[in-house]
Amino acid sequence: MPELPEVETVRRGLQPVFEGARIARLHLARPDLRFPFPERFSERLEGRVVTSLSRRAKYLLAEIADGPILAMHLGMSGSFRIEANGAGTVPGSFVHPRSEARLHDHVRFELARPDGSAAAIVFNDPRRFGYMSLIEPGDFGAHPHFRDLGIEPTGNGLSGEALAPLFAGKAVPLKAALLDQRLIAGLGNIYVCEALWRAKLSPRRAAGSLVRRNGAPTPRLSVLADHIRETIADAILAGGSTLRDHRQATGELGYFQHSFNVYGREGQPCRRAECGGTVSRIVQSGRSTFFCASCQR
DNA sequence: AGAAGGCCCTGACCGC
DNA sequence: TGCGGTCAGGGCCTTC
Repeated sequence: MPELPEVETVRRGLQPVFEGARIARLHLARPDLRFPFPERFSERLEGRVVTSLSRRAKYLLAEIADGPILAMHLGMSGSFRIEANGAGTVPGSFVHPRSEARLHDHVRFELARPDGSAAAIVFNDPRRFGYMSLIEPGDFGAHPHFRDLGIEPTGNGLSGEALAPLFAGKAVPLKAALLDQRLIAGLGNIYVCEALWRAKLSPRRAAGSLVRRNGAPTPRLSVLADHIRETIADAILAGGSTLRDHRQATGELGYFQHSFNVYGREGQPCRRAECGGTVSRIVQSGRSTFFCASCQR
């Protein structure tokens, strides 16, 4: 599921269950996901209280009172589900009843909530591209996963002025530049394709072509920045995209996939009324790019 | 230094 | 129905 809007949607689903809860018990079904779990992972978290659940790029960050930050990445196929006994004990209308472990359940957080109720948060990840790590708060900025991350594509930080120095002189295709987490953090394949379509920009164009020789952003770069922010904001409002049968932590489905203009639409007509072009699929740095060669220049 | 490609892993889907 | 090939939302590591 996991580009920024999906991770943000997961965060919003988990936040009311995680925040304020004590991790009564933490069960690992295996010693590793993509990477081994940190040393004494369960021991360092059990008995501690989660004070907040935030997000940076595609990472979920659980802050632990007097403890480390728990960083969680969903990889390609990671998902969380919330289990609770009894209706009304946990917010969210699609909370699962307690059940037997399912295939590919790897981590189970047993939580004691402030109101005295119990709940569990289960991490399931068939492909095991996800991972979890523990970071001491003072080390966060220097941590390899976070120190090189670029601009968050939410809020006003993403602008033509901010992108110009990052794109200046770069011959890499726009598609690759937008996927580079060191420049903009949180975009993935789907939303890059969608934002480029909205901005009428070709994914093959050199990133540096949107920067003036004096280093100033061209108008088109500013338009692109606007469209990236809007695409991400629209997707978050829609609860992210649900491909195949992925669901939010609360069990609800995202529905931004119904708003795709190019992603997965190879061979179909361009959605821009006046265009008349056809969506094509090419491969860039090993991944599919969907775009309309007629109106994206 | 920066960029391209391989690779980690499972599951779904397609064509034969 | 079964089998092999292909592809998938990410990002680290190696190679060039």
